[in-house]
Amino acid sequence: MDDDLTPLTRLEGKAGRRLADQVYERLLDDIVSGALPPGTPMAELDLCERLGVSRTPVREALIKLADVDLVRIYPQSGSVVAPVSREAFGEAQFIREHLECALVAEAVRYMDATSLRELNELIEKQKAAATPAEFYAHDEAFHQTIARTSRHPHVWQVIRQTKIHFDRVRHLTLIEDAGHIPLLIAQHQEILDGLAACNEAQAVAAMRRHLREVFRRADGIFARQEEMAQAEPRTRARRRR
Amino acid sequence: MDDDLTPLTRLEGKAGRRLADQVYERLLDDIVSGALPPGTPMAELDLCERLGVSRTPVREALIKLADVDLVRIYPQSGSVVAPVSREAFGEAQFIREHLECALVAEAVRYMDATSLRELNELIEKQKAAATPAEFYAHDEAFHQTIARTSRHPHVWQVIRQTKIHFDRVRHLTLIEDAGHIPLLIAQHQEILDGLAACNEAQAVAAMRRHLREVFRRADGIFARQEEMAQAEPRTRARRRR
DNA sequence: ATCTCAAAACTTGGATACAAGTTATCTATT
DNA sequence: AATAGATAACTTGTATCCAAGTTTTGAGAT
Repeated sequence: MDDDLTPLTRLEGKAGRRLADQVYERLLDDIVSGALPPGTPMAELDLCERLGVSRTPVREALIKLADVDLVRIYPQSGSVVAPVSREAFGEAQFIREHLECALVAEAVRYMDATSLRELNELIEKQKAAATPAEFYAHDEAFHQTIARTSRHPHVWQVIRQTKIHFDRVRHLTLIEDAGHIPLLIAQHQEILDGLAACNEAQAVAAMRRHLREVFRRADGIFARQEEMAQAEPRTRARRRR
Repeated sequence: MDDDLTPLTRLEGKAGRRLADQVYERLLDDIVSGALPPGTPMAELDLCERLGVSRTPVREALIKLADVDLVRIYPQSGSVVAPVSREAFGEAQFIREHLECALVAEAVRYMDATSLRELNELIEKQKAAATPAEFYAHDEAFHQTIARTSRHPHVWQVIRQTKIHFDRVRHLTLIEDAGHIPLLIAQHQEILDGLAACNEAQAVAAMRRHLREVFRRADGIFARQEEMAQAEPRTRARRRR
């Protein structure tokens, strides 16, 4: 049993954009979602024939993935999906908590009817979400909307990028225990209440509580994962230097 | 007068690393330092013959530069050095202030004799610096050392990346008015004093004062630059879409 | 002289060929 | 059988080639 699963199918519905970007997003999703688990070999030629494109776009995608430490490239040797590191996980939380709490504080100053309605709608959509994946999309949109309201759109880009390592663990919490989703929605509501009341301290406190709740759950999952990983020898795939 | 200056010389002293990385760092430095001003055409083939390498490494470098918004790539049309944007400048300040103040607060908990000595030495080197460029190097090292001390090395990577847009403006302040360097060194000393005394509030306050001082000066330069830019028509170089 | 339109001279995106280094494999030797 | 070494089968890095789109340019008509 030497062959890995092949969750990759050829990308055909090209949205007109660059192939490299499509490959990047595809691989990004598959790594974050866990479809391509840590250690999975990522040979360029292999990905080429699976995705039906040449090396150039695949290579660009891999380099970008290596830039955000989702893939490890060992020159002339091989590339693999990077391990889920507890350090990266913790640093992502650190960055997110500090930046996003600061964003909420700023957002209070710029709240208007449009943002209020938008955020309310997103919470409604979260309540109506049928699947964890659907909830997750509206969750992300909620936080991004707050960032946009605070007039610091680029800060969200930074959060989004570091959040990747957080999400690698988090997606497990959403599928393992979807029961806590209502709690998260309630916390979103608290944040929005603070914003609507133009109460900076309340909004920031609610956001911090929320982010730490998400972190606490993910961290629990992570610890369990680490134990399991320790049990398995985990040989397979090429190695360093 | 159609030709631009050509501050690029062939890279020869290859440090064994990938050509793409060498090209990236070279172009990054030249853009941040202002040697390649905003609007400068960055045609791949042109850069190829100037640097003495093929399109592949040049292309990879340009893509990475575009990822951090230092270069704008217009497919099938052309690439140029991105303009210095006040938005990016302000967002960089936002991110840096919030993250670095948080880092200092954390650093207080992990201060030890080694870090203390290291930071003291860097301040001495700053005092002894003969040129603004030399001071800048030790300045950066000082801040990075604090980040390392706080056990969040990756956070510094994030700051470093966003700081790029800040430094595009800042290098002008260092060459225009090197006289304020002693003030910056004094502020570094204040931060260090706070860390040495394990006084979190003092260290954070000193850091915030310091960062805002740097921002204030750079912002002044920026405003003046904007006026000058308004005076010049600034035609030249290919355009969008 | 000005405008229209076609064609040539760019540009970057993608595919392929080649180079250089690493790892696995297989053979010969002990 | 076990080991050492050569060799073949990978891998990524770099160079070049082709494709596709954009911009310029210039010729011809008005």
